Amino acid sequence: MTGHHEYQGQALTEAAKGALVNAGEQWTEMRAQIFDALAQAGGPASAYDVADAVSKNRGKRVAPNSVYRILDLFVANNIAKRVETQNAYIANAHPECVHDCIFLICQDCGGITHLDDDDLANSMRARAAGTGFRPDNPVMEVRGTCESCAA
Amino acid sequence: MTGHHEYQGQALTEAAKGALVNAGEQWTEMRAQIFDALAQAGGPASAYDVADAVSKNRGKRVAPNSVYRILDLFVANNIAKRVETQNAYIANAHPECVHDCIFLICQDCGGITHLDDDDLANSMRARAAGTGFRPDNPVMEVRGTCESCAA
DNA sequence: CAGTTCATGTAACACTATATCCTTCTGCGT
DNA sequence: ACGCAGAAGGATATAGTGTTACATGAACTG
Repeated sequence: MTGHHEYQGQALTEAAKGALVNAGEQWTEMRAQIFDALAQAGGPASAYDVADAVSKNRGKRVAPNSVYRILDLFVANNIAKRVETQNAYIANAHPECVHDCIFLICQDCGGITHLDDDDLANSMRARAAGTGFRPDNPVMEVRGTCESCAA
Repeated sequence: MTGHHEYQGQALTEAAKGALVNAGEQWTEMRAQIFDALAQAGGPASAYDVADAVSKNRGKRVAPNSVYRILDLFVANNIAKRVETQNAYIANAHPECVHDCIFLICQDCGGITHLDDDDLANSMRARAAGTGFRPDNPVMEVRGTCESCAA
């Protein structure tokens, strides 16, 4: 399992920074703050949640579009993921591995579990490709109830 | 393949009406107009697209919330589907069969292909259930390029 | 130091969705 | 007929999400 490690806290920030720098992007103060806000949310956060958090932290308002720009950059570089059905973002705990990931979204508590299942993802891609479609970005998100909420 | 037929045109409207009435819901003029607008769009349409179309057809403005109400009802009764990643709706061509459906979304032309693959859907549900999660509504949508646009 | 490029700021706008309260219509029982 | 209850839809406001266009600033490069 070389290369697949789940980071947290400071190590996560470092991993994210490494990934961005490695891709030839800059790790600016603004980007660091946005990533931290996302990581500290500990769950899905909307762009506006992040904007509010960062605005408060630095005492100066950040405009939504700045946040969107940076979140898009994060997603493009795999240090964050977008949860499509929730209009939300989460920090990616293992930026080194590229997966079509699966999100389990609890409709009770709002919590999100992140799975990677390449078999399933590949089946999905194959099924699409079988119809002549060229798959690019499979979105696999399951709404339901998490174990603790189901009790 | 009893019960699985793809309707179109007037037959589709009739099938939708049948399904709603069968579920104890009313088939009102407003609902008919909204369904027709959706069916005639021939592809994914946002609630606001539908609102505009219906507003124009009858010369009186329909408010968004009315459209949302009715589209939600349609989705609940399986005569329309919501494409989560596009904030859009499409008429369901075979309202009798209930599937966790898969959408192939062309990022070029905006067209959507609708697949039903119960094996894949069940794998997805099973994979989620295996972690203790209680799956309710799997969302499976693949962004990419359709055959004609890929050429 | 001018020219270029990239990051961020500012402001306005467009799109998506929901909340609240109200009116109308319809069916139903007496 | 009357009055009631419930469902459908209308009116208005507001919340939440996302984008566009343009300006500024900071850093690198010749």
